[in-house]
Amino acid sequence: MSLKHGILGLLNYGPTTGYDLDKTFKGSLNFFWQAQTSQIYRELNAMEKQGWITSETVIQTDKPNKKIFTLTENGKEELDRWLAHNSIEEDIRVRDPFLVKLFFLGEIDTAANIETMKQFKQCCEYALEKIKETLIYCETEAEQNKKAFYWGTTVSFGQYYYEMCIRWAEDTMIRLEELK
Amino acid sequence: MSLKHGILGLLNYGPTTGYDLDKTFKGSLNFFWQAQTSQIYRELNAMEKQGWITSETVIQTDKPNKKIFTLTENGKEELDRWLAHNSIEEDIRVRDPFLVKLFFLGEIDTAANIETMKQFKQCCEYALEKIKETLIYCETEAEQNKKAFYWGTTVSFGQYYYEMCIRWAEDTMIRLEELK
DNA sequence: TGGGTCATGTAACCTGTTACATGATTAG
DNA sequence: CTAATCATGTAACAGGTTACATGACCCA
Repeated sequence: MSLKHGILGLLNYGPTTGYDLDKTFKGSLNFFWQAQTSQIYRELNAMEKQGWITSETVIQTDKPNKKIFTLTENGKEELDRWLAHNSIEEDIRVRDPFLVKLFFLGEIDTAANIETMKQFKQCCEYALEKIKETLIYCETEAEQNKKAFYWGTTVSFGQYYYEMCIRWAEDTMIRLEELK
Repeated sequence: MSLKHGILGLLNYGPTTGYDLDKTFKGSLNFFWQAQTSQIYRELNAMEKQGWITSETVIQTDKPNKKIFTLTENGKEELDRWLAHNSIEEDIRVRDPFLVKLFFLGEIDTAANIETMKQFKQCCEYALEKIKETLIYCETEAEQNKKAFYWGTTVSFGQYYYEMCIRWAEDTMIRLEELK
């Protein structure tokens, strides 16, 4: 279970609304964990029932009312418990729909598959560009902020990942050409 | 949606039982897509209702009866449709619980985190060993069997992936040491 | 006699996805 | 006048996880 803990982690940086949490999520954790807005609201309700967070409604006249969520002591304990308990064997896994399809692509035309690999490579190149921008931000922040150092390690993983994908795609395309 | 299509792909190699399908799955697709036995049986029922597969019960006296599933024409069409439709933008994504946790590890002790990275690296080294064995199998098969060539590309992805993870873990550990 | 293989699942629950709904304010 | 932003969700469905159940046969 990860989304609840991701939310706990973000709320630990300070109280916010579901709306802002969703935006923060989409700009950070979203690179390696995806969640719909509706799911975030649902999890927030569940977490409040569990006593990990509390909410306070702020009435606004010019804008819709908002609900500010705050981490409770229970919630902070749960976050710490999760962080301290290292469960690498459970957490390490690849779950990649592209590879599922690739596994079966022997059924169709090699030329079409070379085209698919080319597109895959382009997507990775695009993702890499975006990641490099984020890395620059993390590196400047990391000088003052220890948290940002750790954010940076995940972003750096993204960089290594997409660079690896690009190399793999190139090598695989060469081998596909030989197959033709 | 991927599990149904994964099952279609495997059934395309020939009729089998849920039991054998589960074993084949765990020995192949499981590297990049996980599924519980119970989920496979459930999907098989759903797929039969959809008309993608048919089943035939074989009565056995020494062993429990078994149900053999066969791909229908509809099922084969659905498989081909899925393979031909390349949807890289949807299929490309990272979903990694380890990175979610790492993102927040600034909250706890650096020394403990170096230990976590070391364990991560060891897990990757172990995974890499297993993958190299599989690669050898795929490479010898690929000479006769075009399918095996594509199986090999996914396994080779695994090799590149874990080698990258090991390099990243090493580099990250060095930077964590500097942080201490 | 205890554990592994063969072979099937069900039930309950949790998590993820898709589609839809509301409604005011503000910037182009 | 239109689109975006702010801010909340609900409902229904699909997919994933965990726990449990059955029972015979075979091998050590």
